[in-house]
Amino acid sequence: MDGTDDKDVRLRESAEKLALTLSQSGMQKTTARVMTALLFSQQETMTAGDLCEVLKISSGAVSGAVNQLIPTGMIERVPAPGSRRDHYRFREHAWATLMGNQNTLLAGMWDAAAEGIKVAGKESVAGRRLDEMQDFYGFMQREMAALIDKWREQYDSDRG
Amino acid sequence: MDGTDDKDVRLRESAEKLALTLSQSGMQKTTARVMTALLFSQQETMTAGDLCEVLKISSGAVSGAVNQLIPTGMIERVPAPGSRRDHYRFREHAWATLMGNQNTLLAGMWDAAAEGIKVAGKESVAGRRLDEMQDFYGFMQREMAALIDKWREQYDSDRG
DNA sequence: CGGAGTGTTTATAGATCTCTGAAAGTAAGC
DNA sequence: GCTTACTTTCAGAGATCTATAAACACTCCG
Repeated sequence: MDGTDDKDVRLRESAEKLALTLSQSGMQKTTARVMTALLFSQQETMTAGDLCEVLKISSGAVSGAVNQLIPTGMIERVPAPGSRRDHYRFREHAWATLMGNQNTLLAGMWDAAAEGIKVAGKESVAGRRLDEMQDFYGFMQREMAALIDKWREQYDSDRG
Repeated sequence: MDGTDDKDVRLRESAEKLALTLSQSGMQKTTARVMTALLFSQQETMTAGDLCEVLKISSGAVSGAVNQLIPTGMIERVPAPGSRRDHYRFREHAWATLMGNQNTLLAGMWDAAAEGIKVAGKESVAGRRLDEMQDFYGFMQREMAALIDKWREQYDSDRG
């Protein structure tokens, strides 16, 4: 059965496709490629060397990408007894974490609006626009946090 | 009262600050600057010429940015009787529109997961990761749409 | 019609960002 | 404690993106 090789190739293609999408939405290209490589991998973990080989990039690039991904909570370094190499793995619930990080952005938007209102006042041309903006981002911040909690609960109760 | 000039300067600073944040989250720098200039402006609308002057950029750059912003629904071209120039304005409810556009991205994520599962099957190392991903983005897509509707209703009923 | 005032397009220049390759740093095992 | 295996850092090369400026196109008005 050579279906295995074929599957791996197709998984890699899917991974690259998603990486492209992500890089178009602001994520760095190599960072996105590393992330999707781990996501679509049939291995539980991958070493830096694996990533170099699969993605055809230098160890320096892998190091940079990994150190960008870890603080976001998307991947984690996993201890590998008996190996001197670092192993990396896509984190469970990473998506919820990622979405949760967006709250920082939402808060930033709220702050920006607040700052503008402080200068212009609510009863001005800019003030009215900023007031709607502040209202929206306040709302979103609250509701998004609730939404993520809801999913976590739901997912945990469905599958343990 | 020279407070007016001072306020304008401070509003411009806030605008630039937000533009920087947005450009760090993937938006093109000039596009972001044009958007925030319109958002923080004390004028109801601005012409391309106004934007050139305020942002110190060429008319070509303004043209490009504007044509990137309009399809997203963040700004609109507004007819200006008695003037040959195009006037632009930040759109009402633009934020909700922007957030709504994110649904395309969410759908793309769901699709990517589905594609991977089709290749790998759910009962595989990659499949289990992708299954959680699919679940998450399916959930988010549904709930986000509902959330935006909820805000629209709430905002409209509060202020007409 | 024709011209003036604007908006758009495009080739080029310039800036920015990111990868690479190599040297330096770190830690495990003998 | 030294050697070896690996990772990180960093200067420089290369690629990518983006703004500019000038040519072109459109539109309104006389």
